[in-house]
Amino acid sequence: MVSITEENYLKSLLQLRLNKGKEEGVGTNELAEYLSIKPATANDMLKKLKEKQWVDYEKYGKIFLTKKGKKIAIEVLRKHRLWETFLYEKLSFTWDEVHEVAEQLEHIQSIKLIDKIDEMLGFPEFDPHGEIIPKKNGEFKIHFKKTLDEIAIGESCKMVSVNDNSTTFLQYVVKVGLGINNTIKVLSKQSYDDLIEIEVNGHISSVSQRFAKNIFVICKNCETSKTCSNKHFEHTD
Amino acid sequence: MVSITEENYLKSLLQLRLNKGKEEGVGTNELAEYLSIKPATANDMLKKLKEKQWVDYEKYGKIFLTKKGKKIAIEVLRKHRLWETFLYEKLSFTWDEVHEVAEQLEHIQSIKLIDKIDEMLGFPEFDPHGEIIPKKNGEFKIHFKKTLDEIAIGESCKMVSVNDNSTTFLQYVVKVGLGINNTIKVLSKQSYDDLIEIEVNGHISSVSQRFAKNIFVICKNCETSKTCSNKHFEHTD
DNA sequence: TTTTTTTGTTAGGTAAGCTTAACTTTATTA
DNA sequence: TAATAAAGTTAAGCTTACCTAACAAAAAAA
Repeated sequence: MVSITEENYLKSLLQLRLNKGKEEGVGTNELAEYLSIKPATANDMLKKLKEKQWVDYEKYGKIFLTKKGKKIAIEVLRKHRLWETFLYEKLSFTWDEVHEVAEQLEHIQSIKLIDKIDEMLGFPEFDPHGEIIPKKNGEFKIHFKKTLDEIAIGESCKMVSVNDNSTTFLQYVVKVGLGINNTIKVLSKQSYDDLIEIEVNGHISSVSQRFAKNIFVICKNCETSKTCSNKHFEHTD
Repeated sequence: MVSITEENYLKSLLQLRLNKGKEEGVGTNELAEYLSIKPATANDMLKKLKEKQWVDYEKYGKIFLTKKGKKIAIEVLRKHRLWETFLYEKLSFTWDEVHEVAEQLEHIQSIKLIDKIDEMLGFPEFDPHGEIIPKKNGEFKIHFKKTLDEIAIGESCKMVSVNDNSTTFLQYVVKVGLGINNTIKVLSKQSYDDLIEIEVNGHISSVSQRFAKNIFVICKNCETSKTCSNKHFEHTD
C-alpha cells in the first residue's frame, strides 16, 4: 500500500530529478523545500521509503529512486497529466486551474478509471502544459522542454506550450503562424539585433529573443542529433 | 476546513438517517458499525463534530446533524452520486464498480469540477442505482425507495432501478414492458396467489410478489397522497 | 588548513484518527 | 423492581505525518 503522502514524496523525487538533467540524485533539503515541509520530516519519511525499497541513498548522500519507486512515481505523474488534460479538454478548465485539482485526482486508486480517461481523451501524448504523458506500460521518454531561443541553427523542434497567456502575446503567436504541435525549424540567428529566423509550415518569419523565450518546444529527434544538448532521463534501471 | 474523515462521518449520519424514515437520530454504535470503526473512535469524533457545530446531541442521547452539518453531508452525497453517474454513463463502469471509486472521488475539493461534471451529464436527476441526486442549491427532496410490492392499490410509482442484475431477470423485466423511469400503476392485488396487476404505458400485466420485490420504485406525488406511507426527510431545518 | 556555511540527522513533542479495556448509563426483560 | 443486556463513555496507548531545537557531517570560503 502506498499512502498519498508517500506518492507525493516519490513524485517529487522524480520531478526534481527531471528538472536537473544529468546531475543525478536529490538532496534532503531540496526535497523538503519542494514539498514545503521541514528537512527533519523529509528525513523521517526517507528512512521509511528506503525500508520499503522505493528509494536508495547513503547517510549524508544523494537520494535516488529505485526501479520500484520510479514505477510508482511515473504512475502518479501519468495520472496527474491525464487528469490535467481531461479538465482542460473536456471540462474547459484554464491552464492555471488544472494543476490544483489534478494534485487531488492523481491519488485516486483505480487503474480502470485512469485508463478509461486516457481512452476518452484519445491516448494523448502531451498535457495542456506541453509535458509528455507517460504511457500505461510505463514508457516515458523524456524530452526536456526548452524555449525556442535555445534551439540551435538548423535544428527543428515542436511547439508544445507558451509561457505567457496574455491576449496580446497569444494574438501575436497566431499572427506569426504558430500553434501547438507545429514544427519549427530555426534557420538563422542575427547577432546584430538578436532576431531569430524560423520556418513554420513552409512560411518564414523572424521573431525576437523575448518572443522566443516564451515559446516552449521539444527537440525533434534529439536522441540522435549531435547538435542537440537535450538531457535524457533513463527510465529503465 | 472539513477533513475527508469528517466528511465521511457526516455523510454516514445523513445516510443512516435516510435509511430509517421518521425515527430521527442516530446512535453511536450504529454509526461506528456503519463506518467499520469502534464506538470509542466514533465517540471521540462526535465530540469534535459537536464542537464544530455540525452535529448536535446530548450525552447518551441520539445524534442529529445540524443545518450546517447537513449541508456538508448533502454536498458529499451529491458528489458521490454525480461521480457514480459519470463513471457509469461516460466510462462504462458497471453498477457494482462505481461505488468504490466514487467513495474516493466524492472528496475532491473543487466546486467547479463537480458542477462541470453535472453539466456534462445533463444535470441528471438520478444516479445509476436510482438514487436521487441533490441539486447544486442543496435541494434534496427525498423519496425513499420502495419495492413495487409495497405500493398500495390505486397508487402510481416510478421505476428507478432493480435489485437483481441477472440476465434472466432483466430479460423478464423487458418482456413485461418495464424500464427505468416508467410509470407503474398498481391496479389490484390477488390475495389468492399474491399476483399484482399493474399498468405500464397503457399495457396491463400481472407480476409475482417475488418479481415485484426486485423492482425499486419511488412514489408519485407521495407528498400529497394520503394512502402513501412514504417517509419524508426534512432538509430545511 | 582552519573557519564558516550549508546540508543532513537525531531526539523529543504534537494532532488526527484509530485501537483495547474498563466503566457508566440507559433500556430490556424476568 | 431488580437483574441483565445493550449502548455509550472514558482512559491509556498506537501510528502517521508533521514540528522545533540541538547537533554532526560535508562543502565552501577565508
